[in-house]
Amino acid sequence: MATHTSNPEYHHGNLRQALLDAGEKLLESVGVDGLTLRGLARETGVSHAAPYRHFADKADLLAALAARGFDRLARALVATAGEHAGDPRGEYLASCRRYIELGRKHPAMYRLMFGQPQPGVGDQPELAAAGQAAFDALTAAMRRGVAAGLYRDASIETLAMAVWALVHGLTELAIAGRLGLCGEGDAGRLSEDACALLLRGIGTSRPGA
Amino acid sequence: MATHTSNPEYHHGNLRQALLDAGEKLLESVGVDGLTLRGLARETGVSHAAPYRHFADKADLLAALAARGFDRLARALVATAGEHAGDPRGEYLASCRRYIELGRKHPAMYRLMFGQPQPGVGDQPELAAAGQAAFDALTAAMRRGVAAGLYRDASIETLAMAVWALVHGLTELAIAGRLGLCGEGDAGRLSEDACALLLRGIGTSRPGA
DNA sequence: CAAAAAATGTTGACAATGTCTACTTCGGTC
DNA sequence: GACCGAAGTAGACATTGTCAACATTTTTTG
Repeated sequence: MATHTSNPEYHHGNLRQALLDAGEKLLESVGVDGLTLRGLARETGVSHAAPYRHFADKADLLAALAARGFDRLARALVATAGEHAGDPRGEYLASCRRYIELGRKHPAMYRLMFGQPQPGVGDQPELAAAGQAAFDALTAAMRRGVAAGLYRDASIETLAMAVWALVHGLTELAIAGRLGLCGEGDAGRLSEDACALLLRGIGTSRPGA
Repeated sequence: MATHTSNPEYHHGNLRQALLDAGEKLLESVGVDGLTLRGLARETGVSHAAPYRHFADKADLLAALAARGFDRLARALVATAGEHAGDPRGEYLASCRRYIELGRKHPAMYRLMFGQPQPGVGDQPELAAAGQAAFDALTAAMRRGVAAGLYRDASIETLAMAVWALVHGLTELAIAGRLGLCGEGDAGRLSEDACALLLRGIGTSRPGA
């Protein structure tokens, strides 16, 4: 009833974005398990059912968050490529570093991104597109490397997947805290070395490293 | 009260194991999110609070499940090593294949294993031990390979982590359904090729492949 | 061998959460 | 100025993790 009459803030204006913003924040502070729809609503100052006007259910909101994550990842890769134009080897190493850093800085988000159930048919077009964009940035980089003679002339898909898998694995292991299992492990250095080893495997044999 | 007097099945006998067994089954059928303590109790035919006599809380039970997973993984690696004694290259390829297969066959379990919060000080000694055993199996394999001249003489930790990261990444991507992003992708073949590429990177350059 | 104690299971409660339905209020259109 | 859909609210419900109190079984021990 007259809980509040003519409240100028009855309608939030842009609740959807606000929820996603708060979601990212909560993600990092309390993890995926601590991320609750009601908590999100509280954080945003709306009632507990308000999110349902913008998201079908919790999974839908999580998918939207994951899409944001992929978007950031794709942007970071494209930016890195721009910073190393004409230097595919430098681009490779910088991209690997940046990818892993991004994952380690936002572990909950990173896990969320790859924990999403594969978007079905018409489900989550945003998420599918963002994920595809990130993958496209990677394949484009590989294509440039092949053109420049840095990588051996293998299937682009194979090259891209090998790189992605290694970097993804390093990121996940780092997040899981398993990169330091080996006595004294500087996780950063281990990652660099592993990436260099793979480069040796996928590269043309010329530049003896 | 006299709900039941002198019930021969009042005490289950080995509820802990039964809960873990049911847990593994439920994991595969309904996923981690669908795995509920109460559901587990129902499945096992005990009351909803019975599990608390054997596990401190849900996280504790999940950790015990994860420990089982690592145990299986370690066993599989050791077995594979035994089947390829004296053939480090064959062992490498077979181990990679087996690792990935195991993860793909039990995706929820695999995710659970690496989703565990890093065991703190005295927490979850079982889990820590099982995880360490799996990693030890891997480093032992790498050590054999170095001794046999298959791998270049680099730090064992670096070699092991590179391999583990690649295989882990391939497994995770396969589980996430992202190994098929490339038009027509036989995920199995992609994995094999990626492992071969890394082998080329970590190997001594002699056997031109 | 009986009695005390420890282990194991049960019932009942509580707060929190995801989600649904019905109601209210706001912003804009005939 | 009345109307309509979008956006937000309140209230309810089933499910879940977890705790406390009680019951029963097994084990230890005097």
